Amino acid sequence: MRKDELKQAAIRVFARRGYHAAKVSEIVAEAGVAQGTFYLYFPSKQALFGEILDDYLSLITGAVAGWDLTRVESLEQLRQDLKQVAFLLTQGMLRNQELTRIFFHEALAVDPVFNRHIAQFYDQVVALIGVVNRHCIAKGIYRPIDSDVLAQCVVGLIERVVVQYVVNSRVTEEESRRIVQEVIDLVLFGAAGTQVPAR
Amino acid sequence: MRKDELKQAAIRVFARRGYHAAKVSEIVAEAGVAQGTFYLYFPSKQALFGEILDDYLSLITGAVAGWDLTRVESLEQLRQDLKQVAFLLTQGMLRNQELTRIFFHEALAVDPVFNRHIAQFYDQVVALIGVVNRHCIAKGIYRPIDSDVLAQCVVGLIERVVVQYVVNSRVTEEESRRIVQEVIDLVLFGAAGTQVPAR
Amino acid sequence: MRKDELKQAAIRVFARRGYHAAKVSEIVAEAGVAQGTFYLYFPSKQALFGEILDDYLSLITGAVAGWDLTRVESLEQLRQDLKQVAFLLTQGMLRNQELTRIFFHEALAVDPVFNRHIAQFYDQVVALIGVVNRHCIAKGIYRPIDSDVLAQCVVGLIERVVVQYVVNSRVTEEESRRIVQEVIDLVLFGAAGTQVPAR
Amino acid sequence: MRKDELKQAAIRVFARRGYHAAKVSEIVAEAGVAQGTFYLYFPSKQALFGEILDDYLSLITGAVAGWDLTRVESLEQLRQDLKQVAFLLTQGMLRNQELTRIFFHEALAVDPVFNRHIAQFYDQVVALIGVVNRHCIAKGIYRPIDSDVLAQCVVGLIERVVVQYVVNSRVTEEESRRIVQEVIDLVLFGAAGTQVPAR
DNA sequence: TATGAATGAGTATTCATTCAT
DNA sequence: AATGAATGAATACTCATTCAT
Repeated sequence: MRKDELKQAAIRVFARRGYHAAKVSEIVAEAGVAQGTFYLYFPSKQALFGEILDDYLSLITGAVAGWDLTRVESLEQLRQDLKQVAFLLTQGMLRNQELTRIFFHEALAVDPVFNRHIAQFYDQVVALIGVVNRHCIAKGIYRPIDSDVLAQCVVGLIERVVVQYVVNSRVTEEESRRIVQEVIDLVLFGAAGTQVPAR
Repeated sequence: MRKDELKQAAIRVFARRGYHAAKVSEIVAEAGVAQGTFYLYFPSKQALFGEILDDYLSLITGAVAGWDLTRVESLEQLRQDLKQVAFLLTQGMLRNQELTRIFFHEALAVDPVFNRHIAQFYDQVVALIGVVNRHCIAKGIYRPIDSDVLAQCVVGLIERVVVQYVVNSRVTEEESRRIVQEVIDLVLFGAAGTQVPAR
Repeated sequence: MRKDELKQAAIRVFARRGYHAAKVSEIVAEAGVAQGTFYLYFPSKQALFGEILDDYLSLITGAVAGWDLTRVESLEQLRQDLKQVAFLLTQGMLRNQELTRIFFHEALAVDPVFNRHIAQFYDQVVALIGVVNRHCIAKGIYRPIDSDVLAQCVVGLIERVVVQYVVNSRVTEEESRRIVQEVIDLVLFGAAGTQVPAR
Repeated sequence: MRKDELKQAAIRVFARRGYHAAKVSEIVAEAGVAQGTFYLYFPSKQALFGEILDDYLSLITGAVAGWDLTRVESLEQLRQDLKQVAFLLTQGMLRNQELTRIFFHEALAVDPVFNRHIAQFYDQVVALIGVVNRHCIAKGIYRPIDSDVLAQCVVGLIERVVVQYVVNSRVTEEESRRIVQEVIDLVLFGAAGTQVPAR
């Protein structure tokens, strides 16, 4: 579909130029259509960005939807499940590196309207992780800990690891598995932890 | 000094509008000088941003400079020292919230030239933390762990906690102490860790 | 006929938006046909306007065609005949208010090519009235008077009365009869005239 | 002043091209300034037109301001005074032919916002003339006549005479005096009037 | 005939930067 | 040093027109 071709072209241009330096003329050239065609499908450059952003947030949400980590009963089970979730998430990002790059580099600097949108997304994610955290604390899997701070930490640590290994380094899916494991064990057992079970 | 007044004015404008929406005319109005005066002190709007960015990176660097966490010999000592470093860092950011906001929201979307600059900064920070990590591993304070992944995680988790509590929520310095402690203990002992010493 | 449907739709759109603000897309939407269909019947938006303009000029011309006011012999006869002509004319305009509105509001601002067209139309009308005037002067019905100036005056006074009462106020045909009588008596006897016969 | 130079340039361009065909680039070229300079003095092309329109309406208003035709006591006095007013008015229009052309050709087709503006102006003029008319009727200078219709007629007849002789033919001031006299006598005594006094 | 997606030339407006004073 | 009027390159968006189906 023309609309999708334009979106894909825009993703490539946004990824290499950044939102503000990306000209509509470059996007249409990349898509191989005329300038006017752009406006058949998007009312403005900003609206196009909004759609791309929504698509990405849906992608991320979709990658972890359906999971219910509050059903886990043991540390070991949690460890396994987290690995699954994290891998799926990482995979989604690895397969959409340009989108991921745009999200982490540009999204906050496009327009305040998107900032609110993104803040809501983060709030949802943090809330979701918070639920898991409180469940684990209740089950005695986690020690008593501020579940909100923990949630923020988890999000932040995923973010940077993603930016570094997905956006910048572009690791293989193979390598990403090992990193995911390291990260999960860090969250669960800490750097000074001694009782880390074998994988 | 006029130059500094302009820089301070620019920080306020960048913080509330974002780099791209900030007009030079608004910056000079904020500073109370004429349009032409701007160019007596800065060759361009982008150069001004570069200076502001450098100032911020220096601020951050300065907050942790002088510290040598590779001299620590025990877990407990590390825990104390980390707290010191982290608090100093957090304090610096809390006292420069606008700068911090600009750094995390705008810096990556201004121009590729700054992206490389920022990447180098992150590399340095990660390298620094990596040194500490390897030291701790050698001393047996940390279990064997990928020191680079750990370093990335630490950076990311600091980032998000800062963005959330410093940029968005604007916590008090008092509250920030508690959060810092939580974060450090998470890194050291994990969420599932059981042998966390009393503070 | 499709062509006529498009023309009627265009008249409505021109009347409410004005020529320049009227989009071809709105005209076809109003007519309920596809964009391309427009160009099956009209080579351009401007050509369509030209046709509409010609239709209107024909309408006006038709309303007074066939009349030969140079056959009148007396003031009273002239007065009667003028009333007839004027009423027919007014009626035509009242029944085509949108066209009348377009003519007086837009026609001169569309394109120089139409300006010449319209100027010719006015010249013809003035010439026609001039003939009547000279006839009446010769017959002694009119006093010696500059027949061209009189012709211009008659046209102008019709114009404004039409714009005011037809385009703006939309009077009834009933009311228009009285106004027509007033106007004719003004032209014939003036405001200061004392020997105005009963109607 | 730069603003005035731009306005004068715009008047010339509007007069020869019409509002819609007039490009800002042509206006600034005519004024001999850069494109951006335009926007130092006018927020938009439309606002510029608005100012020009206002200037013209003020010019017209100013030409007849100060006159109080309700103080006249006799027909002959009225006839003299009308001649004065009309000549002043005509003179103002003759000396601003481009403005006059713009007003009669373009003003109604620029934007609805100006249409309302112009309608108000006409209403005021008609009201003003209506006052005179009622005064003359009361004094017995005029026969009983619909003063509103008369007012509309006077305005319309001035309009067309102006368009024809000022905008199109560009008569001399000398010639205009004679025409003014003819027009006034037409209004006062009509074409069929016999008791027209010598001038 | 009819469609409607595609075209691309055209233009008002913005704003970083310059420079005469 | 300071001013602020002037500059002009840059660009998103519109809409009359075309044409393959």
